[in-house]
Amino acid sequence: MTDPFEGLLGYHLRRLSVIAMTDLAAALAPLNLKPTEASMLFVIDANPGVSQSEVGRILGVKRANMAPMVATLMRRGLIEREPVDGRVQALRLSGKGQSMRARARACVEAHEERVFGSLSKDERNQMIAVLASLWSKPEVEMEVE
Amino acid sequence: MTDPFEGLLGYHLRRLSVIAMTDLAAALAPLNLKPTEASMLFVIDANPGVSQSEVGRILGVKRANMAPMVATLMRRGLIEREPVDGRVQALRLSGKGQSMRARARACVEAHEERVFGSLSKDERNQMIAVLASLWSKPEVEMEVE
DNA sequence: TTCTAACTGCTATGCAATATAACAATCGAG
DNA sequence: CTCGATTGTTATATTGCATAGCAGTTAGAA
Repeated sequence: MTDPFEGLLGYHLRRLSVIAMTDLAAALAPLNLKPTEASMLFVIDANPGVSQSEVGRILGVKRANMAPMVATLMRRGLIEREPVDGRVQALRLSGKGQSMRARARACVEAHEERVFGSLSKDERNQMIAVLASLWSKPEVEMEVE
Repeated sequence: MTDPFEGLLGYHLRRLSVIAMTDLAAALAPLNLKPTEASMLFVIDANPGVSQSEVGRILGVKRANMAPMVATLMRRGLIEREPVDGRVQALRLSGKGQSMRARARACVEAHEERVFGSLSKDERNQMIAVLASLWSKPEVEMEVE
């Protein structure tokens, strides 16, 4: 039986992505964080004071879907908001959020090791370079709303 | 602003996968096929006589979700079923299904060119080898039900 | 300065992919 | 022959993501 997906890069990309996402979700479950929520902590940590719209733009999450997620992280005391002007509110990690971010980061790194551990550091970096160049190029642009 | 996803292979994998899936869905839309339906045509074409459970196992689609998809392809006259025994039914492409499969394949190849066109054939094959080795290894196995 | 277009945060809602649970009919290994 | 496993199926829940619209706010062009 011939493999009809032999030469199709997109197929293998998707299969691995699904497996990786499943593993990541399981890795973060003990922290009661979904992958997107963890990503939000990472982005806010790296860019203190960002607006939630901006976070959404970075992560490819629509404004409408950001609202309830931010509300959840607020409710859990992981992030704090400070009004910048009448619309924008600056997001920052709370102390609790900082330690949660660190724990999440550890989970993510363990996950990466689990899924991509058979690749050398060089291979991984090379892969990252290729993937990043493909998804961040403007030709295949995606609109976040 | 530092990129918190710099070294995370999984992140870039997912971002590209989402873009690729969006492009693929758009590419197949004119044929009124979803990506999974097109994949089913490919698998059935490559393995005439497979059962739908087997197709599901190959594609990572649960039995319960295969039923309505098979029904759709049957209704459209793209595939045919022949009872093998009291449970199993052998799936084959109809003539119409064959030509649809060919057209879908063309769409997929155009899509691949669009998304991965900036990579050389060698780079693509190398990527495929790496991705396939990662997702098909038993350590990170996934259960289809 | 005023007006308008654009932006922020938000709610409500819909859809499609996927997951769970259960069932009847059937098969096959022991 | 029997019992565990398998097939196809229905019904249903969950989840991620999309659309549409709104009120309040801002900023830039006229």
